[in-house]
Amino acid sequence: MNDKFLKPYNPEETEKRIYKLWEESGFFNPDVCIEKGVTNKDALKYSVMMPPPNVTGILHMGHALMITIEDIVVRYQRMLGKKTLWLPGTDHAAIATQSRVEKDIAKKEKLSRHDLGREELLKRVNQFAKESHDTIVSQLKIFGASCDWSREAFTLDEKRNLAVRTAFKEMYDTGLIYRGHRIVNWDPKGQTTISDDEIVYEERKAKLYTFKYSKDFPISISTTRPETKVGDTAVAVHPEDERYQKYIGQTFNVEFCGVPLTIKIIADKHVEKDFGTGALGVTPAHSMIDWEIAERHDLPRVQVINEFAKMTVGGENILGKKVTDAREIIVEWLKSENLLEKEEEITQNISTAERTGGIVEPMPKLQWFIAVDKEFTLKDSKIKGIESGSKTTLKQIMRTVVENNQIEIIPNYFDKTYFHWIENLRDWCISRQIWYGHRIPVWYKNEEIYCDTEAPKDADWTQDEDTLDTWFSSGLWTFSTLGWPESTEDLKTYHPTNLLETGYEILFFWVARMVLMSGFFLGEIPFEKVYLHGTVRDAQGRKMSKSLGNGIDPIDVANKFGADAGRMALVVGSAPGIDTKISEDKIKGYKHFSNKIWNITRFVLSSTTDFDVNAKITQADEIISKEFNETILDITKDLEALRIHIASEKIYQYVWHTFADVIIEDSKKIILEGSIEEVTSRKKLLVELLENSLRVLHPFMPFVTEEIWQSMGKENLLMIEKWPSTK
RNA sequence: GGGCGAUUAGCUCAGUUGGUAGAGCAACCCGUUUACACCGGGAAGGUCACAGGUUCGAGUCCUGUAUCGCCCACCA
Repeated sequence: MNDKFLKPYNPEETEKRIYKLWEESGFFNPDVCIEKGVTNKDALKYSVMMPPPNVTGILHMGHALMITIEDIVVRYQRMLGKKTLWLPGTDHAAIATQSRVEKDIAKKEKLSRHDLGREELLKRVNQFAKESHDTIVSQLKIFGASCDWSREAFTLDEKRNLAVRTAFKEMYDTGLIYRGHRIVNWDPKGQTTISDDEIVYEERKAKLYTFKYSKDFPISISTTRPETKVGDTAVAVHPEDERYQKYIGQTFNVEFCGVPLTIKIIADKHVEKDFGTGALGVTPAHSMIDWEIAERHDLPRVQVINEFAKMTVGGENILGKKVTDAREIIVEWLKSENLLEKEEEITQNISTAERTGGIVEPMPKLQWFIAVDKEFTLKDSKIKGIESGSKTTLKQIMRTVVENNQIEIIPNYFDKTYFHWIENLRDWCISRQIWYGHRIPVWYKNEEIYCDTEAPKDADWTQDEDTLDTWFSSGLWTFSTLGWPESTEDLKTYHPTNLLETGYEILFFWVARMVLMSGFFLGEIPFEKVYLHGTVRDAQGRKMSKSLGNGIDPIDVANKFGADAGRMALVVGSAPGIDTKISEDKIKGYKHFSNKIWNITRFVLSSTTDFDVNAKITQADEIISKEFNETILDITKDLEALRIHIASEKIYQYVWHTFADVIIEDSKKIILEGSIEEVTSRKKLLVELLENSLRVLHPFMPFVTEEIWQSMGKENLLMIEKWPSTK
């Protein structure tokens, strides 16, 4: 027996060395497995694309959970003998990364991005992204990720950029990408548009003012934003509101705080009779809802606020003023004119930009969109329910694949949430006015527009200044990572992937967009199963955050208790879709388990030095062996069904409370007092149980099991051993 | 306002197709020169939120109620 077993298990000394051993073996790469005869050339494939962590900093517990679940599945599949590919990567996370760097620069150097200029800023962001990438990669390794680093991808590297340009052009040529003057969410602080999903609502106190535009205007209206009223072109009332019937269809000319307005009275079902005065001042250019009303009634749309949230109309009392200042000035004016009827305090949800915290100003802008309801012909379709050559829409693709169970979402109640989101989906605004990201492959010359993967040959074309929403490139992830648009071997072999494992909070952001992209470009699903894990919370159930200071750093955990312990603590009993709480106590428990496995080995090895492989097994031992096989079969079924939270608990239970507490305890007596037959049989059994326990434990706790395997003097790596057969 | 989920032991949570309620932690008793105190044995602890229903049988399926949580929309 190796002397190592005389001391307690020391993860700190072990884990880095073991990871290096795996990495140098090359077996994370399925091609190497085939070359070296570990995997059969014709074996089934199993592929998983790692959700690329953002290069905005360091790994958190959520990443650790993601890595653990994926690594368990991947190691299990590899041990089954499948051609297993787990492809890692990182995400440039456009706006998140740029604003992170901008903040740093503003703080340290008191400079804005405009002071630096596009080129210099990008240099800085790239530098930051690189450092962040290196940190993240080293952290993924600490947690034991058995992914194929030789295929690593970045959403903003050259290959992915080609994929993005190709994708844009194809969608543009099909007419699904269009440029439109539409109302968008403008973030004045970040100076960019943002998507609906990048908005967070904050509850705030606000004043609701009720007033008339002028003395001779017949209807009072209510608003929390009087300054936008200089852009009103209508007052909308409910079609059945008796109070206002006689005014519907009339037009009034008024002078509102020095600005002449033409207000048409219209009837629209959207207006609620019971809110405020039952009349809504319609500001088409600065409210989503009002824009839609304006579209229905063909109203003029007047922009009165600019990109810096400053007024663009009015006399010098308001022109050029910030919206908040203009609001006060207009309220003062209303008071002085005796037009203000009521002023009440209400709480309202205000839209703010997720990344910058700026208050979102809806305004009309010329932006690029993806049409989700527009019909196009899907040439080659492998999607069930959509024939090759038939007409479909992106929305229909997204709905169909889940509806007909071609993609299974785990837990399946998320189907409903998914469908609900799709029903309410509007065209996707994909252009962003930031610099870090994929530049839109469109060039302009006078009135001409040119879209291609490469710049036009002749000069005097200027490229669109904007970049793409980061989710555009993430949407291509399952196939851009495999070499698309080229028709590579990898793409043929590994797509569609078998599993996408990610947090439920990005079901819409990302999962749905991958379905959209894969459906459009390949006519197939991006993955067969979606496993949604929950949020990792602290012991009190709070979200981990910097401001609370309650975060647990996965790397600290690995250093203190070992990555194996951290992995088990994250996974045992934490069902898909359910948030999970983690505490040091829980992790410590699994550190003890690592040591338990270590000591089981010590006992078994020290008491079976003379064991005989050909020993005859007694009936009693045969039963024990069979029972273990049944447990393994059980665990195998759980793993096949991705019930990882149950599989991990079962092997823990078996190893500690059956193998150690019962079988080993009994063995002590048998070895001392049993007949020769009983002793030789038992020794053989103990070795068999130990080896198969290590095999089954390996996906969950790869480091300690591999270290034991190596210390037992085995020739092969445990990571490429075969999963125990369960005949 | 719309949707989704949760409610099981003191705490944290599992519970596959309906078949006698499970784990970890905590607490209690006992043991321990031993593979391991990063230990072992034992006992205790639950009207599975509530009310109906389906069924031979319900924690599990259906209906309703209550409380909590999350997501989406957003009232001008």
